[in-house]
Amino acid sequence: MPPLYTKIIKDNHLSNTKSRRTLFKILNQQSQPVSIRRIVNNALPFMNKSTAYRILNVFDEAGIINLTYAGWKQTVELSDTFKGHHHHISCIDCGQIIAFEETHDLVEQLRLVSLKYQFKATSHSLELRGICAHCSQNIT
Amino acid sequence: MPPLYTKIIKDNHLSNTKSRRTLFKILNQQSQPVSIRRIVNNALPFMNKSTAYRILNVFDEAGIINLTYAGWKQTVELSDTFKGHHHHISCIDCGQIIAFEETHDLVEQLRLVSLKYQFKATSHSLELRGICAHCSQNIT
DNA sequence: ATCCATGCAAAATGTTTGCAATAGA
DNA sequence: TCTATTGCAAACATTTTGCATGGAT
Repeated sequence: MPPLYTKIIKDNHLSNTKSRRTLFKILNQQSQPVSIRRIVNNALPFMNKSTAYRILNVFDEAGIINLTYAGWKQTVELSDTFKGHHHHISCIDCGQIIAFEETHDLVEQLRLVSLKYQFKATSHSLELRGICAHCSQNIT
Repeated sequence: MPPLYTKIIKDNHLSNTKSRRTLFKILNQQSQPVSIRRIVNNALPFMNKSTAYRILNVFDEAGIINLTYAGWKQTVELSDTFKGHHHHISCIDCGQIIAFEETHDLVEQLRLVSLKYQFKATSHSLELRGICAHCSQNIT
């Protein structure tokens, strides 16, 4: 288990249980954000359905996971703490989701927006949708 | 009914039914993105539950609505065609959602990201979360 | 008249809850 | 030991589907 995981569990006064470690591993295996359904299904052989949902809630409150979005679908992935701060580009053709890090200039633009509305921003998310390089070459 | 609505219905070879007009009006009354549940509940006195869901799907395919997101919650609103292109700032304290238009500079930064990944972007969404001006003044 | 859209009821899917049993600190 | 967590079953909520009826073009 990553030291960071153990630390967060401890800091939040949570039990370091087998089910939670298992669910964390499942989340950690994903190369892209995936649906809650998929996570729950993957967890099903190892724990009860309700346990999986409960752990997802606990992980959310502890900031271990983030909800992200790919078009219509709500997806989940490990939080910035584990994955680093990033955003997603999703291909509407092949469904692939690519992560990208924001540039300094982009952050600056977002800061200006917050400033304009006298808004203390604590987080933000950004998603680009379109056709990826691979799919635009293979016109079907 | 807005001429634009009638045109989209016609262009997509859809029937201009009472239920669809009613659901459009309900969507049009909302000052913020709202949950699907709320839309369905508002529609319930006027049509069947399954009709409401079916219309939401049809409206999505026809580009009449957009799904948006406010934190954990999936929400729906009329598309850019009706509301104009914009993004959302949501207050994690009072729950208010403020719409803002993107600046030229912000668009330019997004264009650079797409360019970097050789990605043909067709749409994008952006959400800022934090504390709104009003809530940061009224510290509870 | 023809076909699309709707209502209804039922199924399928997704999520939460109460309580007893169990495992972690 | 003591409390937090889990399993189980059942409730609850959300969404989809098949088919007969009704409405729109």
